[in-house]
Amino acid sequence: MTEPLFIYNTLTRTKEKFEPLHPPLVGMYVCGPTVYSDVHLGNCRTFVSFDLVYRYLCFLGYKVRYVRNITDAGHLEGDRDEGDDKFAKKAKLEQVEPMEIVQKYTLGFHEVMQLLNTRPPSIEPTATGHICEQIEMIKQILANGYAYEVNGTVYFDVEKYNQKYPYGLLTNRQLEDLIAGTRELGGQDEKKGRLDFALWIHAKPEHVMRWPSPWGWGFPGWHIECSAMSSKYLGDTFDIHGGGMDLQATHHTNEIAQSQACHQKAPVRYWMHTNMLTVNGTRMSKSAGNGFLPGELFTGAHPLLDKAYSPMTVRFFMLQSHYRSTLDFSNEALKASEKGFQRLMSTYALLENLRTGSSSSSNIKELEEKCYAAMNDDFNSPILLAHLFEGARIIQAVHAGSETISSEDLVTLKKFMKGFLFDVLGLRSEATLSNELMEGTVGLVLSLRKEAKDRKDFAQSDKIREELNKLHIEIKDSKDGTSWSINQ
RNA sequence: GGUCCUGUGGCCGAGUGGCUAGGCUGAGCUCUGCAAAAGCUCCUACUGCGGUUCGAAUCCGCACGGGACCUCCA
Repeated sequence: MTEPLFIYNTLTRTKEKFEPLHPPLVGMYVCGPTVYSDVHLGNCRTFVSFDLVYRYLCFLGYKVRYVRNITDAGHLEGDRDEGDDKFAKKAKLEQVEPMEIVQKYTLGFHEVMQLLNTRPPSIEPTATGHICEQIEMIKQILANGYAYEVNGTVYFDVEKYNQKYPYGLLTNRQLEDLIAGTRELGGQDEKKGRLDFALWIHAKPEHVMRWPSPWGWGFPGWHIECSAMSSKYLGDTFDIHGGGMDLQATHHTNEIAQSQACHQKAPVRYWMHTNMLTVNGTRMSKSAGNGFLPGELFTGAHPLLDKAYSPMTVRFFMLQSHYRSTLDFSNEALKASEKGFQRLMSTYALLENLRTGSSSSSNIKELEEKCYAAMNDDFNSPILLAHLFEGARIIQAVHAGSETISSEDLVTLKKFMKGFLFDVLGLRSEATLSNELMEGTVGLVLSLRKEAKDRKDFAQSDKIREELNKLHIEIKDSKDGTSWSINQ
């Protein structure tokens, strides 16, 4: 840990020096997916961003407990505490049990996360697995006087809460402004205040996913799970809470209110929010129907896609923008990422067989420091990548003989290139077919080609190269001989 | 309407007031039997108008454009 790490905190709207409550331990909670449908690329961006955060904290030596939940109950269609349960609706549509929906999309989510090479969280708790904890928490909030029950449904009393704590803290908004933005309560409403939200919801007879509670059969509201599970695994106050920006105004605002009302402490020290992935400048979202499924991207099966893009290309594409900026999705941008990523990987492969000299023509130590500085500045991965490309330039130059590197610097270069590319950015080479059999076979073919070249039979040597190219095996002739790589 | 964010070269995308971000694309050159790869060079931008300043893409104001949230969404 050379320099201090700075994190942009949504609470204060500034970059703050990161100081964990109990170093070297760090507690981090990230809002995970609601598993009632496939994750789309926008969802993935958030999880890749927090994977970067998790990886870098670990890289710095922190012992991180990373909790990311799976929402598998209690999420209604609207946030007015009425309407259909998302899982029940989907289950009806697919004619299966709600828990089959949960299982199906949880597995799909994990598969995508693996392809994108995100590290699994330390704990991945589900809402249905923590009903007791949620009920206990609601009881405490009731006991503290910040909630009330109506016909088996328990509501959070926002106005009462606001008398003691600032409710609109996270979005810097006043309660009056918030109320002005909501509709009038009708005669059939059970809630007292327009902003009140449900902690526990009375289950109608046809509702399958239901649990007994002090207020009768029902199910938890959407927001309470995160409060209950984060405090259970990370404590009443913990270091980092993350999620997409779209959760900031409602979900996270309510989370803070619930936790504060229950424990009488601010739950989170650093709030982090990732920005949206956009398509043609508009947010990618499920309801807008402009979402890309990761699978469509990896196979190219989508009308807006020119071709398939590999998972690492997609990850690299995401890392090329800062997590707090919007990132616009386009074929051109993805193609650029594909090329850049492949160049970085093929250049990295040269690192193993680099000749060393008595001195270095570039300042390797300084470059390493710049990499740390980039990440310490609120996880600025695009800047880090710019520095890694500088590293790639040096590797190529040394390889070509126009620059030199000392053996000591080569060790440093290897160490941080590997560390940042693979451990921090979580990239991995996708040319995995180079096993022993391939080495031998391609080697044999190339030796035949060399014989043809030696007798100036270029028709033959070009034909071999052409055929290998068709198999995506790329040939590079140089003074030292011929090398090959798999070009996907 | 309310609360905010944002406007950078062909495309994507960083930028802490002064010194070329970076990637991709395009053009030229070097290397080379030809390719490919790599290297070098070039195309050097900051929505507009004011203001602060010795100096602004960077700070302030106004205008215009784009977006997000205030209804479910990472």
